Amino acid sequence: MVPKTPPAAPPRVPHDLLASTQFLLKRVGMAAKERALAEYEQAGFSPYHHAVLAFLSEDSPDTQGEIADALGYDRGQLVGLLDELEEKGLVERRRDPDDRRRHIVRVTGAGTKALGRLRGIAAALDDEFLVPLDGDERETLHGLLARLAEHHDPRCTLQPPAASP
Amino acid sequence: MVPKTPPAAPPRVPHDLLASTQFLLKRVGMAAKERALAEYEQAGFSPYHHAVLAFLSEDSPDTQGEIADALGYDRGQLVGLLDELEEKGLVERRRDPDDRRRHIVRVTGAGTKALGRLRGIAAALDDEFLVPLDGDERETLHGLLARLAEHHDPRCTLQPPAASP
DNA sequence: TATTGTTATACTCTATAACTATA
DNA sequence: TATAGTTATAGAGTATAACAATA
Repeated sequence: MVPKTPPAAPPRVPHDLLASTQFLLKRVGMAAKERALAEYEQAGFSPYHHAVLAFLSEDSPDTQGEIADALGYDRGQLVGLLDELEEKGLVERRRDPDDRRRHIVRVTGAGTKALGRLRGIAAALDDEFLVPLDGDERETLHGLLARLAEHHDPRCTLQPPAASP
Repeated sequence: MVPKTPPAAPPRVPHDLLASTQFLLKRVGMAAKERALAEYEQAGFSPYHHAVLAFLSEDSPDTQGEIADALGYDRGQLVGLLDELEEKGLVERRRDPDDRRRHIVRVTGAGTKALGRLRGIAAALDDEFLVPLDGDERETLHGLLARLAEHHDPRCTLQPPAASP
């Protein structure tokens, strides 16, 4: 069989699209997401579990509503995540005595330990994903992304304006 | 009712996560995607339509398989996209006389005109999404993302190594 | 009546796998 | 038999809305 295009010209994304930063953001963000899902899954977790544990380790104890709001998750979705974390003994749910509708969630010792492993996974993912960039470039990228994230989602602000009363 | 946290501390994403570049990439990429979907939809299109038209305007005519491979779309998914574009008279499908299994797809004049509008939407999206960054920063970000995209997906390479026979 | 957590439902997207017509 | 396009099916993921307990 004689192919019509001898070196079989590799299919390319049109540079019209490659010229668009938001197109690249979508593409690269998607690739990062897929890569992360696969890596967390090998450890029996998802990035969502990591997010919940990380949040609780900084602001624990908290109610489910606060966790969902902070991370931008649906409350129904969070229920399942907490079920899984609780089943592994990484978090605890208790009724709030002051408002018995609420559940107080808190990380356990095992949860803190698991968080350490998840941090390792995240660091390894960063390292692998950013391999074409040197140290300075990674910092630059991170800074620019942080500013975009903060602009499009106030919850991603690092230092909330310390309101002094 | 007296709230326990008087200024109602705003829910924040843990900085553990904000310190991870791939986390930011996922978040910002998602935000870009949602924003883009909404904007294209107002014009009666999706970013996928734009991608197909952009590819055809650079490499037309092509077969459906080539389009799908270049853009990374599933072939079944592409059928629907082409149906919609064809219905609007923006592309044409014809059987390839040399291989009657294949469909030759090509942009119409109306398709080229529509592509112009879609380019405008993409440019406006870029401008709006990157508003916290100045010109130099946007260029820097674009360059870094382009290198990541190219590394994780060879189809995103701008200049394919010109194979001289 | 409004809210918290929960459960159930529906809807979207995607991935898989038949199916046809050609080769 | 294998491939291009098409269609149909199933699965994951997400969003919506009903629900019970409490305020």
